[in-house]
Amino acid sequence: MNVPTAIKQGRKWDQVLEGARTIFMRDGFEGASVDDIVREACVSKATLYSYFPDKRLLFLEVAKIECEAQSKAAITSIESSGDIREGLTMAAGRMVRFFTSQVGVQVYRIVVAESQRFPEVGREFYASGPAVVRDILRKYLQKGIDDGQLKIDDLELATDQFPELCKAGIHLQLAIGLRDSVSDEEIDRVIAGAVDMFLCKYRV
Amino acid sequence: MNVPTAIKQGRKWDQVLEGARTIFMRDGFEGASVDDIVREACVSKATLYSYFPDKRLLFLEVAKIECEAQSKAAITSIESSGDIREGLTMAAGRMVRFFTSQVGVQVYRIVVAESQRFPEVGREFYASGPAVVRDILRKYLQKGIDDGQLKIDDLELATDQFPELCKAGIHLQLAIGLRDSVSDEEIDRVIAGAVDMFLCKYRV
DNA sequence: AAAAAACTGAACTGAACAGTTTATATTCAT
DNA sequence: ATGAATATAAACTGTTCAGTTCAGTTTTTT
Repeated sequence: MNVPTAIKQGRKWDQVLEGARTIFMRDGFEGASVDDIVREACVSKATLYSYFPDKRLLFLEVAKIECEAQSKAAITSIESSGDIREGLTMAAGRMVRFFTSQVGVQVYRIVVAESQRFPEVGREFYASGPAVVRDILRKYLQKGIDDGQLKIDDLELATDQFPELCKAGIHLQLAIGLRDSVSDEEIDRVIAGAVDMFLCKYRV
Repeated sequence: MNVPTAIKQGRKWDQVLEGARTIFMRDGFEGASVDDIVREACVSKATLYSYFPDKRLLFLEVAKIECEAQSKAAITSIESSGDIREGLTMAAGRMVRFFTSQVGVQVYRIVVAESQRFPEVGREFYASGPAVVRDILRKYLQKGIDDGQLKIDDLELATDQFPELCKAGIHLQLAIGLRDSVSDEEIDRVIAGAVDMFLCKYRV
């Protein structure tokens, strides 16, 4: 029995996903052709289609992996923090770094583009990404309330406000290709601004 | 000479745009076929192509018209307000009502989807929509500073923060099709939350 | 070494769709 | 009424691309 990969879906599973990731991130969903993907993955088209029933589900798998990796990272980062300001700053850092990254922008674009025609794309993305982060954040804020450090009347709203503040202008500009990168200084400025405003409102 | 439509680009110009609007809003950019558009517009394909060199520019025209209409409305609404709280609340109402509308969501989706392959789509959208609103808002905030009602150290950041706060959770969910509408109560709650938080931070 | 499973490459199918062309018809200003 | 501009239907072109098929090869398992 082979322990390392319990579900060994075949030798080239990872290779396919890696190639798909590269091409999807470079060209978007519609822009990526399956032929490009198999070429990049050094795999035959038949092999790809033996693993994934169609292009959309292949993309969904790629997006899910990215989101889950990101969410895991967010959990560990926020839990190892001292006071609220530091915790929020770290959480903000994680979020901003993700959605300003190549991969983050691209996943967002594709999900927005495709979720009308394929609603499950939107649902799966939300569940494995934003929803996870949202949960962590809400629990963290709840803890702050219990500790008496925060005073929040509408926790759900507050939980939605913080990530939004972290986007401040830059997210839209990246999403629509007005820029393709953001300087570290600008990121820090946005994060500091988000934390400041949030704590101004909700700190006891 | 015919005064009403100085540039009468042909009798069916408006008809084409109206049909295009309907189909683009229903199916997105890639999803909309030119054949569907001409059918909806009750116009021949040749006529459409005599007005617009290609599908992309047709869409761009539709999006521009939507954005400009929206921006005009935003200007008039904010300028006829009393104190800052009322002004911000009205501005927020305009913004939220637009990006929670069918058309608003759809334009956003298409622009996000297409701006990678066609950067001018992103640029034109931004210039005729978000940038206009942003300008109005910045000037309005500047006025508040001059009046001594507001104290803002980083005006650019503050100008970006406010619209972002108005999105609080709902914008993403609409964009990725997790919901397709938002109740008036929820909109009011988000707006009130945005104005509260903003003023908490920046009111003198 | 034999059997089974995974993989390959290349050709093929079928459908969608942007944009063109053509020959004809309608509208409108003068 | 006539000529120029505008519009039409329908067929056509050319391309792109997802997904299939298959005969043959390589790798893994037993």
